[in-house]
Parts: sequence; C-alpha cells; structure tokens
Amino acid sequence: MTDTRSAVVTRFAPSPTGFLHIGGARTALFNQLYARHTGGRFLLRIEDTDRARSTEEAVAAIFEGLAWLGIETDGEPVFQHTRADRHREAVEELLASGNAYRDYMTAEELDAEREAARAEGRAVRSPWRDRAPPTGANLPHVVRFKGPKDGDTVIDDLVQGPVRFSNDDLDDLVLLRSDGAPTYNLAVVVDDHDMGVTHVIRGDDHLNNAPRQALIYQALGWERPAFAHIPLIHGPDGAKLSKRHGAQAVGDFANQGYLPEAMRNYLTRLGWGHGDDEIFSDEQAAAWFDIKDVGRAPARLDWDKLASVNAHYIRQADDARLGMLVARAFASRDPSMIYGEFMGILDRVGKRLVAAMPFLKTRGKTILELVDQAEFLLAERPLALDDKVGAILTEETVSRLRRLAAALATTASWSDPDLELLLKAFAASEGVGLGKIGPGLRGVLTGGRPSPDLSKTLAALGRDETLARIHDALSQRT
RNA sequence: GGUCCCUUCGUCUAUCGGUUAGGACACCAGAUUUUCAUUCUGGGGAGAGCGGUUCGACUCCGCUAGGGACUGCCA
Repeated sequence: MTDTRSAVVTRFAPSPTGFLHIGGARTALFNQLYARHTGGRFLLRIEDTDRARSTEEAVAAIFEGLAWLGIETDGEPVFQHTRADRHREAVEELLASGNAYRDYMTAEELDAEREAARAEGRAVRSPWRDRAPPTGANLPHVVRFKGPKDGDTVIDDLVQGPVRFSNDDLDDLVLLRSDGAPTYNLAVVVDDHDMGVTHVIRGDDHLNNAPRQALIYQALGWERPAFAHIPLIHGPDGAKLSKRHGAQAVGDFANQGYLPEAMRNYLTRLGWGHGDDEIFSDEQAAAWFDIKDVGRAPARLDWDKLASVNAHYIRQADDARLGMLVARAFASRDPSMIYGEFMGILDRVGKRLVAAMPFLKTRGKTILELVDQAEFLLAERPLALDDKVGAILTEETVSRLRRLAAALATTASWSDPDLELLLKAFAASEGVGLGKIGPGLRGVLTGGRPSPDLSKTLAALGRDETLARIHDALSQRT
C-alpha cells in the first residue's frame, strides 16, 4: 500500500446548478466507499465550467448536503473553472498533434449539419475538419476534437462489462467554445488526469461520454482511468426521479425526518448487495463494498424500506440528539416563528422530549412521525378533547377520575413502575379492571392523541401537568 | 430516427450451470394489547416472452417485447 502510483483515487464531480440530488449523493457515497475499501483517496471537484449556470448557493448546497450525509472527502475541493488555462493548454496540444481542429461553422450551418446528420443517422461533423483554416481576419470559431473514423473504442466498464462503440458514430465534440471556455468533456479528462484519478465512478448517464473521453485520453497520450457507470436511481414508478416523487434533494430527506446514517445505509444498499446483509455500519460498508457487486439495473426508491431502515437507526440513536431533533421539527411547524420564540420552544419541550425518548422512539419511523407521537406531551393546556373522549366521560368515569386524582396527588413516587402499580391497585380498589380506568384517564390527559403506555404517559407528563390536565377536563364537565 | 444500457416476488436484492430460487421492506391472517404503536407466529408472492447451447439453465448465446440514458458552444 505504499506504492502511491497504484493507489486508488476516486472523485465526486457534481455541477453546481441546483441542489445536491439524491442520486448524486449515492454516487458520492459509492466513490467514498470504494476509496475506503481500497485504502485510496476520495476527492471532490466542482464542475463549474459553465459559469452562467453555476451559483454560489448551489456550491454551498453541495457542501451542506455532503456534510449532512457525513460524507467526507480527502483534500480540498477543486473548482474546475480555475483550471481553464490548463484546459486550453491541452487543447493547444491536441491542435498541434492534429487531433483537434478549428471549426468556423455559423449557427445556421451547424443546425443544418445536425439535422442532416440525424436524418442520415450519422455523427455530426464539421466541413472544417478537413479544410484549411480561413486566412486573414480572426473569425469566431470553436475547437472540435478530431476523432478517428475507423475502428472501435471499447470501454471495459467495471459495472456494465465491455461496451463497444464504433468510432464513426462519435460526434466531433466541441472542446473549446467560441469564447474560449473549455467544455465538460475536455475538462473532465484533463482534471481527472491531473488529479490522478484512477477510477471514475459516475452515473449511467455518462456511459455514452466514456468513449469520447477515452479517445481524448488516447490523443493526449495519457493512460485512461477505469470506468464504472452505476445505474441511476428512479422513482417508485420507475421513471427518472423527479420532484413529483416527493423528494430529490438531500435536504428534502433531512427535512422529512430521515437520519443521515439511515440514508447512508439505505443508499448503499440501493443497487448494491452483500449477501443478506441489510443493516450495517459504515465500517462494514467500507470493508464489503466492491464495484463488481454493484447491480446493473436502475433501482427504484422505496419509501417504505427507507422508513424501515430509518426506524432502526432512530432506535439506536442517542436520546438527547433525538430529543433536540424532534423539538426542532416541532418548532419548525410554524414557519412564521421568529428565532427567539423558536429557542423558547426548544427550551420548553426539549428536556421533556429527551426524558420521554426511550419509549417514544419506538413509535415512529421518521422524526416527523415522532413529533406526531410526542404531540400529547407538547400540547399546551387546556387541551381540546375530541368527541370520543367526551363520550367516555360518563358520570361514573368522572367520579372515578376524581378519586384517582386524589390518589395521584398524594403518591410518594412518580416513577413509571410505581405508577403502574398504583394504577393497578386503584383499579382493584374500585373493583374493576384497568380497562375501566385507562380510556378515561388517557382521554383527559391526551385529548385523544396517541400516547404510550399509561404509566409512561403519566411519568412523561409529570405530576403537576397530569393533575392539572385532569382538573381541566373535570371542571369542563361540571 | 441513431448509438448505448437494463430486465429474479409489488420494491431492494441473494444465486455466480445442478437450491423445495434465500433474505429484507411491503402485504394478508392470527396472537399479545387500556388508545395508537410495538412485539411474536404463520401465509401468499419472482426468473418478461420465444428460440438455441448443454446431461442439466435464472445463470451462457440470439431474437422479440418493455424500460432507461445520450444524441448541446449543459454537465
């Protein structure tokens, strides 16, 4: 492992045109996993050669998304646009060696050529490919790659296997735009080479670019990296994942109450398998992950399975962390809230939530569901009671609740097990089963909201709140 | 239209020429239960179709069908 020349180098190279897509996140994860697995390095490059489309916010969104997911890169990120001079240098080389040419076609001529090429079912080529450049004035032009017309280019894809392309089918792609800016296909090749990338693991949508890039490597006399094109993530209906499927940005999943460790586990398992293993640690994932085990078919996002994995990690998670996440999600329900109020709510409910978390966290699959389940705790007095609760509060129940309140007011211990004993003893003294006590008490304490075992509910509420809620309901009755 | 890729239960997958085709999620039924959940037990459910190769094919090959990507001076 000391031979740095053979050490694996992977990279994630998103273009900052919006948010961090969940599919991109998985690509990043696979790259990181493979680097970890091989003891190599995992780099990040921001593909911002198209300055008009790239925004600061989008760059920030990528960093944020990766940070939230817990994906760390080795070394500083590379911004592609800063390397434009180096890209142009490579183009000069290509021009000099006869592997590129200046193309003076006008927009109209290009349109015509494209149409003709499509009609004839052939690749786009410029007449300037075999023509001497115009003399005199410095006319506007792009630089195109002059690819071979004969032979095949074979990509030995680590996921898809050998894929053969006929060179004649490949367009003479633009290397330099008329404003002198480098294009994607040129920049990736130069940057991957300069960064020492050995394994290009990226989305399936780039498979068609691979032969063009391979040809550029060849023309530049560079050794090409290994390619691994992983299938895209589709929505539950099999179509490309889009907004209407509920979420596509990493941030959406965060907002919907999924834990980053659950996302990592789920995403890793999506399109990759290791026997029957479903739940595994980051260390296990790194130890097991190999590109050859990545599936070749696109995988659909399954919300139920994600939720199930998330539920597992919620149960494992630290109570204090969960308590704050739930409190924050609860407070965030009101978008008009100002920061001070927000902190106030966190302060008011945070502690109660953390204390209740041991039995609360088995009751929901996402943080948002936990908020629903914690609602009985968070609601402020006096509680609105739903109709069902009203129906339970018969004369008999009410008088029984009075006697129970008295017993609760004087009991020495307010712990869950003692409260359970008290409840049972009370039921016995009334000569009835717990079924006669439970619904009424639960009703006045929660207003009809879902809640855990009665004794746990009492314990979570605390003595003062419990008695106050009972009195609220009783005074409403009479 | 052209080039390329894909196809095992509803979903994610295991299998890497010989298995009653396994697991997980989801679903259904039952048990437990003071609400809602949880938990437990059991159950149904798959090799797209058609041809080859082979003693033997989910596994290899071909065709068909269906799905997808690309086809930009976007990445």
